Amino acid sequence: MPDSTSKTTVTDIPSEQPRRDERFHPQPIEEKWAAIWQSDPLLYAADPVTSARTKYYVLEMLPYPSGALHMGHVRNYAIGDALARYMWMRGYNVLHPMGWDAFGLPAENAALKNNTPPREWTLKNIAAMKQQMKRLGFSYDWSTEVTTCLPDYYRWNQWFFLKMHERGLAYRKKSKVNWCPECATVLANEQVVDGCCWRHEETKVEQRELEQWFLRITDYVPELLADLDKLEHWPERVRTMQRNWIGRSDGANVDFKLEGTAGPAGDKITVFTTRIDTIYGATSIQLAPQHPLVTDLMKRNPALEIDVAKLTDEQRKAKEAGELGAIEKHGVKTGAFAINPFNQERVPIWIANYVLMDYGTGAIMSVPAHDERDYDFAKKYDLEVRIVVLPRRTEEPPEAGDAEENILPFTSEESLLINSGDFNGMSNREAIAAMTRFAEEHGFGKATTTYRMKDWGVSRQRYWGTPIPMLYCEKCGIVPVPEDQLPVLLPEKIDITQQGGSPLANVPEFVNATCPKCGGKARRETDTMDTFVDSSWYFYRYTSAKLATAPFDSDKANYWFPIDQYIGGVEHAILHLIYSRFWTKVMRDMGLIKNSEPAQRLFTQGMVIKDGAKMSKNRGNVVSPDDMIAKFGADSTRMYSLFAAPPDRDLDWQEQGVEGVHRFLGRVYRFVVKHAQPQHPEWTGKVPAQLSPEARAIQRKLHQTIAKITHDFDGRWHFNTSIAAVMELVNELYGAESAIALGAIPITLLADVQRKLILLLAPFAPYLGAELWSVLGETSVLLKEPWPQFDPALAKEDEIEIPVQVNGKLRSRISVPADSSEEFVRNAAFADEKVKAAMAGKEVVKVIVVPGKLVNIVVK
RNA sequence: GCGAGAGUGGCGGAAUUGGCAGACGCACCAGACUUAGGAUCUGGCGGGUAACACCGUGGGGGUUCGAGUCCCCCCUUUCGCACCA
Repeated sequence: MPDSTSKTTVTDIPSEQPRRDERFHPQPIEEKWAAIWQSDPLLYAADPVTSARTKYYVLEMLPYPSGALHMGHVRNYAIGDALARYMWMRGYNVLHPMGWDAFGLPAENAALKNNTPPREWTLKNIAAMKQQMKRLGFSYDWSTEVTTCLPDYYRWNQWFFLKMHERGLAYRKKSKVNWCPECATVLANEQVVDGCCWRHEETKVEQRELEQWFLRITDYVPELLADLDKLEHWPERVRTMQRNWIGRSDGANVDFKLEGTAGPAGDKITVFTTRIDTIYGATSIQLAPQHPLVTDLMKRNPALEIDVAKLTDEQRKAKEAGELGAIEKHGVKTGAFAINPFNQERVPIWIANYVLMDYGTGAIMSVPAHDERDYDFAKKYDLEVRIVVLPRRTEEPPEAGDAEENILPFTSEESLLINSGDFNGMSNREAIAAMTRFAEEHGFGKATTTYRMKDWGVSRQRYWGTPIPMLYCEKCGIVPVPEDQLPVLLPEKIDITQQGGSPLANVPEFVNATCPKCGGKARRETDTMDTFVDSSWYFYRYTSAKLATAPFDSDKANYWFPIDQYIGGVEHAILHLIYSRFWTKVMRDMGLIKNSEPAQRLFTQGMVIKDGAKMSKNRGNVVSPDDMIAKFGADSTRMYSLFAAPPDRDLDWQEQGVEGVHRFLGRVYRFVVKHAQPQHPEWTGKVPAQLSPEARAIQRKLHQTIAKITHDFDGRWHFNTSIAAVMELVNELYGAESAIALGAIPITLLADVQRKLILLLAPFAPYLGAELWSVLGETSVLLKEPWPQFDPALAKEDEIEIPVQVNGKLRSRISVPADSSEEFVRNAAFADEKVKAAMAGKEVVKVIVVPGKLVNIVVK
């Protein structure tokens, strides 16, 4: 241990001060136990899959090795660790692993800054953070540690990539991509936030045209969406975010024939609409500026070119600014027409900057009367607004000349079609079904589902990532690296540059290769994989971390999966959690696993904030875990992060709060040190059935506390109230000091309550638990001790206080035996002097007796 | 604009099904122990009153014997989504 973490030690206290109380110094205690625990590498190892115990896989999201843990990590891991320890004590076979999401850009940036190779920098950070985790006492099985930047891990990324390529799930295409000039690389759509890079919130993302590798996540979109409904133990918030991200939209594609001669782009325009029922109100067609037909139209009408360039430019700028939603709508009339297949009407074709090529078909029918955007556009360019749907408030068609702005039903559920030929009189819903059927029958349309989600672009023009195992042969074209040549190793010696393009392209030894098909010259793919590939399946690797012949052993994975409890930040609600669901489904289809979803339960903890704001270096409100450990110890730091707020809410870090927890642990420590008498002949004896009232009170509180905490673990996870309950128990014990001094508490009970108190505390404060367990004369490993059972009979109150209300207002409290009859409680209430006074001279109308809760007397 | 949370003492937060509002902790106040206290122990601590009464869970209505909790309307706030056709 570094000296900096032990500001105070036992030896600081001069021994010639005998009057001084036994003080609580966590540092030496924690360091002692940390050393003991580290000497036993199997302490937290799970049983083999043949175990007779029920499996429980508890997992916290693995960190990026930035160099130091922050409080968010501590909170995340404190929750997982408490759960893991509890499940161990409940007798489960617990898998509780940890690893490192170790590829990524910061390593390259650090390399530029400090002239340290990314690998060295990363491994150094991992070592430092692992040390912090050990100091915090987290119960990880380090024998299953996974580090994604090491070849024994990333070779399986490559293997999966090849398998996906075989299955047609990995493909290469030229496309518009999001480019972060700061990162000098491509970003996935999921990594663009408000038009800016997720890593550089100030940097606008540019659009570039590049050849990229994609994973066909869209093949799995219907299942990814449908299975969200089965994830009932995931937060609704996360499921909603994923639903929005997937963005399912049910509608129809409808073909509008082009008037005149067809060009290379065909003789029709296919539009996607969710409101086919409004098609009789379509008064124009709007094309995205990039629509293939636009080229044909420009040939016919070269004057368009300037306008189209302008529209394209406006759209690109708006997209880069993240303000696509606020774009000033512009369009240009092409002079061409298309035919509405429902009524054979000639409809003018426009090109508009608010129509996007990458959604639907890149062409829409514009219905100004029933779509706000179309309406704005129509007003601007003076296009016809034709009402075809009315709210169903009357069977009558609208009078000609009705003020259109007032009655425009942009969306209306209970509605009536008008001006729509044979479909007049139908409701909205009926019309959508009938008109889609009509279009299908006549061959000009089809029911279609469109998704907002796109395929996952995984190419990155960076060095510190998994090399994509592909070759480009002059003769054979794209050739996958044969499986037996994996891993494609990342070269160690490399100049990192911030220039555009892949750094690997500058390493001839890497780039130049032989084609495995023809033996001729080939060039290696120099892009690396998005680091989200690494984290998409890492939790499977934990089940067989050292396996050299496969990504994991399917039998082991099938034993451990799905993860019983996954815990992490809500910031991963979309990226990581959707990619890893996709990966799981692909692996299932490959026959590697049986589960379709990675995690049974997901818990997203709240953020740790300080002074009402997120901790950040800029704000200067960062609290370092190391400082907290040095001041108050790991137990107090961890326990405070569980005590200060329910785990799903944001937590405002207050150092005085940590001090309070530290004070509490000191109280526990002093009590046990004072009252432990393991050498006493009756120490391990049975608690007598008959107890004095004082002893009975302690016993009752103990069993109530066990019940409360067990209940919290099995249910709501409100550890703040669990810890409060332990505090109450300890307060009760301090309150009994004089009774103990008088010998009114049997030594057997005193032993029992202390043992169970330590067991209850163990998931939250493992160091103090271990220390006091040995103070009590126990030699077993606390973690493997059974969780205390509560006896409802012992937890029951003998006498209870019942509030008595008169007309709903509290007037008195009566004390009655806990099992009193309703009659008895009622009579006791009426006999109470204060109640009598409140009722004086009034007539009793009604008496409500809630057994064990309260009495309410209604008088008049 | 749409969707999901949240709003309770000076502060963090309790109140699992409608049943004593404020558990537990922090801060503060007082006392004890002490050469000393920033240690420890004990007590107090929503407003109000001499004490009662009374008033108090963002605001306004409602249901109920009884509402922080259920229903309706509104305000504030956090987060997510947002020309997605």
